Amino acid sequence: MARPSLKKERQAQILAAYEACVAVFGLEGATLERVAEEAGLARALIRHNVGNREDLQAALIKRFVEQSTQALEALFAGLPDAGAGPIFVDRLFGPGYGDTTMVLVSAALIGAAERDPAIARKMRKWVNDFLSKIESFLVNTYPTRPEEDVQAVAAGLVALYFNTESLTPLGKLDKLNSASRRAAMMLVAQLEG
Amino acid sequence: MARPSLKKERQAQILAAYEACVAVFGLEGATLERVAEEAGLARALIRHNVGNREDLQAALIKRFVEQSTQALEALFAGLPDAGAGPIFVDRLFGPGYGDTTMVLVSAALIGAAERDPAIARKMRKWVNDFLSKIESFLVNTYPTRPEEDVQAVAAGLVALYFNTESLTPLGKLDKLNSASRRAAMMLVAQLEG
DNA sequence: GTTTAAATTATCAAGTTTGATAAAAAAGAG
DNA sequence: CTCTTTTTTATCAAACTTGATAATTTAAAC
Repeated sequence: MARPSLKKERQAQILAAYEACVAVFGLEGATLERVAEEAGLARALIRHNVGNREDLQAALIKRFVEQSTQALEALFAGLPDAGAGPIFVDRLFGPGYGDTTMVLVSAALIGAAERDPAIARKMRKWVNDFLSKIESFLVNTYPTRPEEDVQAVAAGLVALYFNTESLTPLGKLDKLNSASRRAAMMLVAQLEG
Repeated sequence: MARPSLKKERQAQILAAYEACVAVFGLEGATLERVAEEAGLARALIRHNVGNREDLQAALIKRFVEQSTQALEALFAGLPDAGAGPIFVDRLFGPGYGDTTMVLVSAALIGAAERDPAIARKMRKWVNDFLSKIESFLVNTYPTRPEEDVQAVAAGLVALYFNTESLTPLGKLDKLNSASRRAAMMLVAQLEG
């Protein structure tokens, strides 16, 4: 009947720009002006397509949780039945996984948790889900190992991965990164033996 | 000759308030207004005693590096010659070490590194120093172990500690925290055996 | 070409943040 | 009490940020 709506595309475009701004300037520093410039749109279009600042933030969190959940699922796909541990570690620290923008966004959101209980709740759930998935993967892969050890290794993998990613903005930490990968392997080897 | 100066005390007071604001609102969200309110001073006094926003930021970084370096040194003090590894882990994950405010500040500064090369350089140095100190401690404690393993364990301890601290704003992650501590112990145990 | 719904642009007012300067008040020395 | 130095307060202008509304343009359907 009328002009076709670009709302869906615009929303994706705006959220991607918002994500990039949050990654660089933090949640407080990501002003609507900057988002508009990053997206190459007029600021009024942000309001038109997504809403005000609050709406933007809610959409970002939703998008972040969905995307990172999906990325983690993909990491488990097609793993062999036996000896999957080291392969998983390779994938986790490999070049394909780990979107720097996403990691910076997660850091910004975790920081925001300090002043926003709703964000704290959502991010805590996100961390726990991430941990649970790795934990049950390890339980399935190494069923004979004591649960305490499996939990410790899972926590170690999460910590090593999170830490590696969250320090990427500093750059030039190759030594730390390769050592982190080796530490992850050492932990998994504990379950193998 | 004249009225005694309160500059030193005021500077400490202002920097502490700035630190608290950066921890809660991030580097961009820590406005002079908020800092002034947190410090219980008029905004003009910030300018009078420390300077503008840029000066405040520089002073914060200096203070952060000094304090965290000092705190880490204290962690090594009075360790026994033999079997110091597990004791060190206990201290690292113990209640005494780890100032939540400081960890939030470090997260904010790492995020800021993305847009400020000078901050990136300082924080990279800080991470490398932190890692080096733990590494040489482990080398001294376990001199017969291959350096590759020692480096991996050092990276693992750093990652587990950083991760534990940086997730504290989310709260209620006791399970992850105790598992992280166990993972750190597992890594150190690798060097013991 | 007219109609219709949506996209886009233009513009406004209110509030916030910052940097800066001038004036006033306070505390010690002589 | 007076002088000197510092703290503290008061106030200003410029820039930025946000939320909102009205006007204009665009693209498809008929």
